[in-house]
Amino acid sequence: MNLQSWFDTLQANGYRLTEARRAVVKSIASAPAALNPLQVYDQTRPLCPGLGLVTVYRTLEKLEELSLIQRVHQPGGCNAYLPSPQGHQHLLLCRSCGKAEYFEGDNLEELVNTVAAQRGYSIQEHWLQLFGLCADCQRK
Amino acid sequence: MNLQSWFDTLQANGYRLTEARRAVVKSIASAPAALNPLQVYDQTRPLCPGLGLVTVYRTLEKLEELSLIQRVHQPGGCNAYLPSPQGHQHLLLCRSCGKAEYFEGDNLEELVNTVAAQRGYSIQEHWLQLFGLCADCQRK
DNA sequence: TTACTTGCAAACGTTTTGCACGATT
DNA sequence: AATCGTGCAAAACGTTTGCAAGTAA
Repeated sequence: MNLQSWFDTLQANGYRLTEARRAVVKSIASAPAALNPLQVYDQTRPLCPGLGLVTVYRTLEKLEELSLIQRVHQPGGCNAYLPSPQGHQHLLLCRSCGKAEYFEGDNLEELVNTVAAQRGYSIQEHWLQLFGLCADCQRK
Repeated sequence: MNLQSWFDTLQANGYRLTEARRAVVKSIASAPAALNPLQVYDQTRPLCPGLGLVTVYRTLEKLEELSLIQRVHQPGGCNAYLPSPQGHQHLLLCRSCGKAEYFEGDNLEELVNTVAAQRGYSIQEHWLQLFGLCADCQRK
């Protein structure tokens, strides 16, 4: 997903393309790991001096509303964001460096159906996340 | 898991058994849905008048440290707690009434191995949660 | 030109901390 | 008797809101 499509989506939904928004989008889209608001702020200020933390919050809010980014849930906190997955993908997170990747290959249908039948639930959604060490961090 | 075993675990770890702790444990252990600190406070005060919210926070901290309770991650927030699962179980959550249940029957090994091999990760843990409607809420 | 966006300061709700008193062991 | 636990008040923290000035369309 390239930057331009993020900008297009923002504009298509009536949001203006400002320097601050371009810069925040660049930071998030290029980050290998999920970033919380303060980290976005710190990473973006070099690209956009004078940027305020409030603007980061408001931009994150809009990006999330447009499903361009997604909140990531981790034991250490749930206020970090990542670009949304393309289609049906799940998260693979490195516990050492924080690197985040998406993967496909979701064969959960049988499991979900079994649980639904046993418990009488109708399942609408599932969350699956894998935690471990990436190749780089295993070497160290 | 009965109340007594919670009390035993607390004492075995050097924590004293006070009225406040007993009452908080009772509230959480008997709740059908995950409770946040304020909800624990409101549900527990009838059992223990004079209880302070601070004590709730401090008790939750200890119960989590002893793995008696666990934080639940949901789109609406991640500050609610549930008794920890017995062994390897995953969460099934009703989006209407909030009811929380654990289920077993986790056949994720193949999927996890495939992803690990493809991406070069060593996987240490996985999170799986199902969201839907429980039988009661489907009828409404 | 109009409406949206920004940064600042202040407000807000949640969580944590310091402390003297009280309770458990 | 010694230590741990409690509630209160205050502080700290992350996030949200009001507003006047600035900017994109």
